[in-house]
Amino acid sequence: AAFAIVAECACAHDISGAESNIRKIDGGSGPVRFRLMMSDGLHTMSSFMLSTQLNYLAEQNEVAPNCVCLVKRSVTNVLKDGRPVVIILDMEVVKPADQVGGKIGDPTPYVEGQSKAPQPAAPAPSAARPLQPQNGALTPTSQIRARVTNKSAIRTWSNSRGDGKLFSMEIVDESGEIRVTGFNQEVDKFYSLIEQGKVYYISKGSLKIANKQFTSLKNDYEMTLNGDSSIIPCDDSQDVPMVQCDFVFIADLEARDKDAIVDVIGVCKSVEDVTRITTKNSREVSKRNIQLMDMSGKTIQVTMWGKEAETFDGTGQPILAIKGARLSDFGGRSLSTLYSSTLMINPDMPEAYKLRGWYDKEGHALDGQSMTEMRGGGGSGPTNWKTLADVKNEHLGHGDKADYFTCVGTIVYMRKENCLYQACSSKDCNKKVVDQQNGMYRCEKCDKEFPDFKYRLMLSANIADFSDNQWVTCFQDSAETLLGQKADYIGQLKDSNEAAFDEIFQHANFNTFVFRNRVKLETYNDESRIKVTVVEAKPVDHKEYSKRLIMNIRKTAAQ
DNA sequence: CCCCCCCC
Repeated sequence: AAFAIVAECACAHDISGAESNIRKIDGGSGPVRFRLMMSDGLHTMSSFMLSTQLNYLAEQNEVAPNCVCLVKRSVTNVLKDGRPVVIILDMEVVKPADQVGGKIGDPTPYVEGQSKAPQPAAPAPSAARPLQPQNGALTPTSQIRARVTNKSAIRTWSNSRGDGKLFSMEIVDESGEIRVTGFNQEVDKFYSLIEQGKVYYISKGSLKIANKQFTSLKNDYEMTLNGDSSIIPCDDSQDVPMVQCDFVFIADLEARDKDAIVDVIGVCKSVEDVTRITTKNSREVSKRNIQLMDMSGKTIQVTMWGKEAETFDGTGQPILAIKGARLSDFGGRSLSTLYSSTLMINPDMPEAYKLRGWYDKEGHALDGQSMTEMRGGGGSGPTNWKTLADVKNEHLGHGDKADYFTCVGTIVYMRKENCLYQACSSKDCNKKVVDQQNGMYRCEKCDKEFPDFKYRLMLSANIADFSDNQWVTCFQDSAETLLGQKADYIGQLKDSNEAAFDEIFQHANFNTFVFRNRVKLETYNDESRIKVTVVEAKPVDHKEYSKRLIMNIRKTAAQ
């Protein structure tokens, strides 16, 4: 039943000792579990277990012998042999052990039906319901009262071991979640009864070890329905939780294994149109890609299939939570939904509200760095933000092909010498021309002489950030951005007004820009040096820049 | 006892 017990952990001392009242139980492949002996001053009972999320209480010695605890939420299971086990879901230590002068009273082991006096503790009226039916007697059967959060279609199989049909569902109560599968007769018996979202009493299933390869559910076991199983609808069900998700930050998917089954939540930043594709087995299926973004500032491509792809509506950039998506290494990292995935649009959960608030306030202004790198066309890929120290420490540009990075840098010096050259005046040719000293200028590329030329910029600049500095080369457009003037005009001044020409450089120095750069190791006469060419220079968007810094701080703080 | 889950 539901408990509100003010109990002390009686006698004994160490956590590992066999005789102690707090006993560590090896969970095998699962987590460690702690068993407690509790006393209410009259009786002791040793059938209490801490639910694993409360393990820290024992591990950090907050729960120690003789401390006084308030058990706020619990569920009771009855083992096959009839012994009850009380799983403590929420508990508060109201008086630490060192403030209690030893054991309280002279409690004796509790035997059912032999209560020696009224219990001093009052039952909590609002506490969680037990796993037994309301007002039902304690019977020696295990019964789960749980909500069905996902129900599969009926599927048939045929292999060397036989054939048949099956369905599976995911159920959740406040102690956890488990997958339940029904085969053949159980499909006929239960399938139509089960409605996703509803609560049922389920009893007498068989348990087997879950294969984690196929599920993201937090349970080491799975249940199979058998001939003895019963499933009965439960009407009073508000207190049973809806779904359990263990969301992974999109940024953290980088570190997860390929094919991992994960729960994610994000803003549906953009949606592609639905397409029809033909699979290897020449089946036709609908497919739709979306980009999902979360507060890590990263986006990832999610592919959904079939009906879900056809009906998905991304208008208004909804929050999408997916329980049990499969991580793929396509494009680096991407996600795909499975038949077993649960898709929730604008779900009623705190993470969703937090994301909505964040996105509407600041996230919407971010492009987001994608975990899914699209090869070939379609943009220049994600922004590869680096500090200038990163560029050196990470040996950017040392590979076979050039690397690209983006930095925020401040100009600390620009070489006036040779920043302009005389270029071929024909359209789309920027080749340097040779002054024939007769009023004509020769272009080798066009193999022609022209009576005029145009000035082009090739500017060497030294840029710095907090970490380091770096010589970079800017051509026409980026050099004009840095200098704040057109090449033609700068060229004119150079010939006519040296003071004004100098003034441009003075004025442009110490300005800060966002630089997108190409970096490559180049070798001249056996001497290698890193050459950084500015592909694009643009003014700092301070709002966007600040948001990125805040996000980096957040990320660093979370590590 | 299934565990298929697609395509670039």
